[in-house]
Order: sequence, then structure tokens, then C-alpha cells
Amino acid sequence: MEDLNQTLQQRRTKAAEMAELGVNLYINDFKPRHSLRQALPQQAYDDGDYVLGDSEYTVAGRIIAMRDFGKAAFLQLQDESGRGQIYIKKQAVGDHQFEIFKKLDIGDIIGCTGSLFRTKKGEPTIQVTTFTPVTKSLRPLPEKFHGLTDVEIRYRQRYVDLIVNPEVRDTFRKRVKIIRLIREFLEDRHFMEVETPMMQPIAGGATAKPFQTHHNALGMDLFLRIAPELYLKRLLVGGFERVFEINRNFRNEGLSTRHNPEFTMLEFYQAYADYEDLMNLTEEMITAICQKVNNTLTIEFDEQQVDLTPPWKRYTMDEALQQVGGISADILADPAKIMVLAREKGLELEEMAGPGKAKMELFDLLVEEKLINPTFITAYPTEVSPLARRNDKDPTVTDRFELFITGREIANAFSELNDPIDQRQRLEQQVAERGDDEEIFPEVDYDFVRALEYGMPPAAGEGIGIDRLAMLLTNSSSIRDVILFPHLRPEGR
RNA sequence: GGGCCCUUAACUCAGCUGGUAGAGUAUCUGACUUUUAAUCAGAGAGUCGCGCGUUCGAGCCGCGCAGGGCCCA
Repeated sequence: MEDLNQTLQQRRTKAAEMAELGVNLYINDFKPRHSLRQALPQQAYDDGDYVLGDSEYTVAGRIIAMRDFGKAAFLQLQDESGRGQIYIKKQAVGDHQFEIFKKLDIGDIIGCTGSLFRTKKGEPTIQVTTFTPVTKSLRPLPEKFHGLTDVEIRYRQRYVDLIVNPEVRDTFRKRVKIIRLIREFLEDRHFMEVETPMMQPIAGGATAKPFQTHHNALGMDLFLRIAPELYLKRLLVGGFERVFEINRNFRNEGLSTRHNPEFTMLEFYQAYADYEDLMNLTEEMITAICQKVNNTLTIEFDEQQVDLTPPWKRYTMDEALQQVGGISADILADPAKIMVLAREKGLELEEMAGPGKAKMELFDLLVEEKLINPTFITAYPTEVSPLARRNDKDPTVTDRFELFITGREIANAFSELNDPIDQRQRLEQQVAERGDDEEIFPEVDYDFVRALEYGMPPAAGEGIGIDRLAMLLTNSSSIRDVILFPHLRPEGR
């Protein structure tokens, strides 16, 4: 027998006693006919026009609180729809059931039938005529008033977190709704949802450290994808003109409040569109989603007000460095001065790094965190945008934007490079430049280049981090609060 | 990876300058048929994260390890 503490021992004893009374502790033939919300509509109650019917209600739920008076008791039940109160008294349920009732614990799931009445304080309550234990709980729930706040237990035992913290359930409902709304939005615009490989022989489409795995039968190493980009563009070549994918990416890097090793990404590609079309689409999509999820465009995040009302601000990288970062125009115009400034700011730049890379680093340092309200940044240096199309007038920058809200990158998009010669050169260049990091596996995806050689229609593509969007729209400051089971080190023992 | 902080009952937390381990909730026993964190009386409940050390004596001091949090890279 396990070494159990007092409470766990008591629960098991009670369970055995219930079994002796003829109770099956884990039945599967109870069918609730009403949710607690249907039976006990809180809104009608609040509005004061609650009508008591003669009708019977049959509900099921977990006991989350019990106030016992000896020969009668009020129980708070919880089901997926919410919470509601039932009243069990000896006179109404009979001696045998009342004896069973006395063995019930907080945490048990029960089903019951009864009619409605209103208590002295006015709360609508089900007067139980008959009930049945449905599932016995052998572990005590956390305390009712403070709830469960230990973040480690909340993440490790999310099931307990979900039982006792209703706002956590709301957050995950919102997350699901956000994803559903994205699908609807894109499908309304004739985008087709596709699935591309999560295991890839070459981890392309981004610069990140991949997870590595091995396929035995094929005798080959594979990488968990860091991005679906190169496969989605192959589909453009193949003739699907509007595609999107919502799925997991994996990056073998540090964990933080903004990074989980696996995270959910939306990527979508639209033929015959450019990055400006996608700026408009992005603005439209995110405002529509926020409006539907939060019923407002003015949201609070981390104690600051964020206004998503369009139109959103648009800066080029240079404008942002100048106006938000406070860098003077003559420095920006001179690559040598930029390099000097970057080093003055303490940025460690690699040997091969040029002024474009330095600008990006300066942007990350001086500008990014100040972009609270939605801001599009455009005209990214070509050297940091290997997959983006060069600007027709200024080939040192690309037709690309990133969207920042609350100082965080929410979206990254560009007019796609579809010149296979240029693409091949830039991929090879990129591989040459990052040869020193052993954990990044630089390899050129020549099949992707071959696909471009067949001709990819002009297109724009975009990635939106779903977790970060969910954080923004649910006012969650940690990515772990919008991922049901975030990764933690294994528990001891 | 580096710095700082946290880990005490099922949960939320106290625990002073090193001297027998505390509270509220939960649980158990008793009373109570309209409670709303119900109330009243009583009781049980601990490997103080783990290990080593200092000390007559360690929850408290030192070192190491583990897990977690925040900041930084």
C-alpha cells in the first residue's frame, strides 16, 4: 500500500464505506438533461426576473462547496457551464440516500434531480428529490478562498487549476475562440487550410535551433520543424493561391515568459498580394477578433491600456529608429556610424555582421519595447530578411513588415522572394554566415529552390504567433498561461 | 548559461537574534432543516524540498543538489 497521508487515507475509507452502502463509486449511466446554467440562469437571477417553474431539472457536477446543517445541506456544484446551488434535505431524499450523502466529499461528482426554489436570500436553488454519486474523488481540492496560486502546481496539475480557477477556464475558452475566428476569417477570404510536414529533413524557413529526431526505417535524421514556410510556398508553386496552416513549431532554445519550446503558429500565403495588402488584412483580422472576443478594441495588458482602433501606425525601420529610438538622421545615413553606435550601446555583433544587422539590434534594444499600441514596422534590411522580396526602389531593404503590440512582435510578413537565382544566393549566403553555431544546422533547401525555378506567382506571406496573440487578448503576461500544458522539468522522486 | 529570490500541514501563509512547529481554510467528531468564505464546541494532521556541514542544539547559519519564479544573455 502506498504511504498515504491522513486526508488521502480518510477519503479511501469513506469510499469503502460508500461501497458497503451499495454505491457504485464510478458509474457511467447517469445522463444529465440540463447544464447548471440552464437550470439556474444566473443572468435572469441578476436581472431580477427569474421565474420559478414546476419543471424538474436533472444536472450533474462536481461538489465544490458544502454547507451542512445536520439534516439538510447546501452544496455548490460546478459543471462546464458554471456553478449552481443545490439543496439536499433528509426529508426529501429519504434516510438511505441521506446516509449516502453524509459520505460525500468536496470534489466528488454527483448527479441529481429536483425542482427549483428560491432561498431566503433569493438564490435560485435545486431542491433535490433524488441524487446519485457518479464519481468518487480521492484527493482534496485546494482551499476555496485563496484557491490554487502556486504556479508550479498550476502548470503541472492543470486539471486542478481548471477545477478551482474559473478565470483559467475562461482564458482557454478565449484561446480556442481566437483560433476558430482566425479560421473563419481566412476561410471567408477563400484561404484553404493545409497541413505540411512537422518532421523535416532540413529545418528551414527561419533561423533557430531545431529539435532533432531519427526515423529508423528510413535510417535518416529529421528535424521538428521550426517553420512551415518553405512547404507552404511549394503549394503556391503548385497552384493553391491562398493557403494557411495553424500548427505547432518547435524551437530548441531557452524557456521564458514569452517562449515555449513548442508553440502555435499561423502562417498564410496569398498569391498576387503584396505586404501592404497583408498589413490591411492583419489590421482587419486582429481588430475583428478582438472585438468578438473582448467586445471592445481598448484592452488592458499588464496594467497598460492598449488601443487597437484602426488605422494602426506605420513606420519604416529607419523612421522608427529615428522617431522612437532617438537616433539622428545623419547616423542612420552612414553605415560606419551605425556600426559605431551599435558597439557603443554594448551590442555584440559578429564579424560578418553589417549595418543592417546592427540596425535590427538597435531596434530590438531601443524601439521594440516602446511600441505599445499596434505599430507596423516596414523596410527591413535585406541582410536580415533572406526570404523576403527586395524593394524595387531600394534593394538594400525588403518589402516586409512586422507588427508590434505591447512591445512584442505579433506578426511578421513580407512580399515573398520568388526569383530563384536571388533566393539561392541568399540562402547560400545565410548558411555561410552562421556556420559557427553548432546547434543551428545550416543547409540550403535545394528542392525549395527547384520549386521556385518552376515559377512561384508573386505572393505575400505572414506568420502570426497564436500564443502571443492569445496572451495579448487575454491579458496574460506569461505564455504558460495560454498553453494548457507548458513544458517544465520533470518532477522529482 | 549568469544574477537575485522562493520551497514550512491537502491549500494559502506566519515563524524575531539558532532553543520542544503555528494560524486560517480543508479534514475528522459532536450540535444545527434556507446557507452564501454558514455558525458553535472539540480533535487529528509536518521527512520545515533533498544532502552534507557548523553548533550542546538548525525551519533559521554555511556549502552542494533539485524544482520553481523574476531579471539578463
